[in-house]
Amino acid sequence: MTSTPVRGADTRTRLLDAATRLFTERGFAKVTIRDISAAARTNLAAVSYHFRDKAGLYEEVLALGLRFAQELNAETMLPREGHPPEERLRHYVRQYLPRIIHSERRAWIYRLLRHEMADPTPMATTYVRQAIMPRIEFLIEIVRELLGDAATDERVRRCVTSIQAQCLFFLPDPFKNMVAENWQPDTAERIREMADHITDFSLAGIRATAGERRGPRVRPR
Amino acid sequence: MTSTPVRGADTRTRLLDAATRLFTERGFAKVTIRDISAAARTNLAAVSYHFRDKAGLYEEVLALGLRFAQELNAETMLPREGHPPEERLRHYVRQYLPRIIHSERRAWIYRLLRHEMADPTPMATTYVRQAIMPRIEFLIEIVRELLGDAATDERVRRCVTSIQAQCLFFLPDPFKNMVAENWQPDTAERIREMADHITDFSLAGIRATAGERRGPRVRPR
DNA sequence: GTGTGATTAATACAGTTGTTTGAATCGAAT
DNA sequence: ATTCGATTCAAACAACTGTATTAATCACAC
Repeated sequence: MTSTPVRGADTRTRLLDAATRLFTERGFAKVTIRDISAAARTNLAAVSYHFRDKAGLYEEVLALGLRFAQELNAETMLPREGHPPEERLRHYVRQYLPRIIHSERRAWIYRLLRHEMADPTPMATTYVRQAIMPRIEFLIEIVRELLGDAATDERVRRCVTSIQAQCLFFLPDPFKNMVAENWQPDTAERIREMADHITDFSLAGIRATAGERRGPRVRPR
Repeated sequence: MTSTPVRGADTRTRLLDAATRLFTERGFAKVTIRDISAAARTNLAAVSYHFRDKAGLYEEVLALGLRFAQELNAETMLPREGHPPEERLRHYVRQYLPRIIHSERRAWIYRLLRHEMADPTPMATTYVRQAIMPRIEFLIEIVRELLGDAATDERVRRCVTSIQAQCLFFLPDPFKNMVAENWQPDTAERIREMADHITDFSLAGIRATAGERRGPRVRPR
C-alpha cells in the first residue's frame, strides 16, 4: 500500500504548492494564510506549524524560485567563450524572452518577481544579488565586446539598459493589456520573432553608439 | 483680517494635498484614511464628509493627475506637422524622460501611475484611454514615417514597443536601485544624455528594421 | 443672544488578517 | 491496549481598516 510516508510531509508540500501558486498570482501582501490553507485543503494553523509564519512560508517559496532562476540563467548564458557576441546576444534574448512572457514550468519565478519589484520584501536583495546581477554582468560583457574600441563604461551601461528594458517590458502585466489587447506576442512563433526584433534592433543601436555621430547637440546646427 | 474663506474648503484642500502625497508615495491600497487625515491635521471622518469615501478621494486625486498628464502630453507631442520624424522623436524622448525620472511639479502623476500599473484601480482604464493611448498613437505615427515603405503594422508595433520600453524602464522603482545604485541618471545633464542615447539607439534600430536583413533565420547559413 | 446649518470631532461597529492556544486526533512503538 | 510524540483542528485574540453614528463646535443671520 502507498502508506503516507511521514504524514506531515504531505500537507507541507500541499501548502508549499498552494502558496507558490497564490503568491505568484497575487504577490505576498495580497494573499492571506486563510487563502493558502484553504487551497491546500488544511487548517489555518498549519502554516504556523510547518513554516513558523507567513513570511517563513514565503521565504521557502522564493528560495525555490531563486534556484529555478539560477538554473534558467545558466541555460540563458550558455555559449560563453569563443562565440561571436552577436550570436550570444541573440541566444540570450531568445532564451530569456519566452520565459518572461509565458511562464512555463520553473519560470513562475518571473511572475513572482514582478510582484517583488512592485512591492519588495526583505528577500528582494538576495534575489537581486544572486539571480539578476550575474545576468547583467553577462550582458555587460557582450555589449563591451560589441562596442569594441568605442566601449566606455557609460556607453556600455546605456546599451545594457536599452536591452534590459526591452526584455523586462514583457513581464506579464495586467496594465499593458489595457493599452493594447494583443500586442503581447502569444505563440512561440511570435515570441521568437519579437526576440529577433529586439536583437536586431539592439545590435543596430549598439553599432550606432559605437559609430557615434550624435544627434543635434545644443541647437540643431 | 484673513478670515477663513468658506471654512470647509480649507481642510478639503489639506486633505487633497495630503492624499496626493501619500497615494503617490505608496499607492491606493497601502494608504489608510487615518494616515491621510493625520497628515492633513484633521479628523478621521473628514474624508467621508468631504469625499464620500476613500475611493472618492482617490478619484479626485487621480482626476487631477490625469489633467496634468494631458497637459504634459500636449507639450511632449508639440512639433507635429512638417518637422522631420527624427526631430519629433528626439523632442518626444527629451520631454518624456525627465518627467518620468524625477517628478517635478505636475509630474507626480507618473509615480502614481507606477502604483496603478502594479495594482490597478477602476480608474486605470480611463487613464489609459485618455492619457496613454494618445501618446502611443503619436509614437506610431512617427515610427511609421521613419520606416517609410518598409512600414508594416507588425514592424511599427515592434519598434514602438522598443521605444516605449526604453522610456518606461525609468519609472522610479525601489527595486532597480538594488540592482545598480547609480545607473539611474540623476542630473538634468545626464538625463538629457540618456534621452539622446535612447533616441539614437532607436533611430538606428528602426533603420535596421526598415533595411531588414534579418539575423540567422533557422540555422545561421 | 439665539437658532440654524455646516463643519469637525470622538467613538463605535463590522470585517479582515496574522498569530496563538489548547484540545483532539493520528500512527506507531511498547 | 496503552502511551507518546507528532500533527491537525477549532476557536480565540489582538491589531488594523473603512465606514457610520452621534455629539460637539463654529460662523453667521435674525
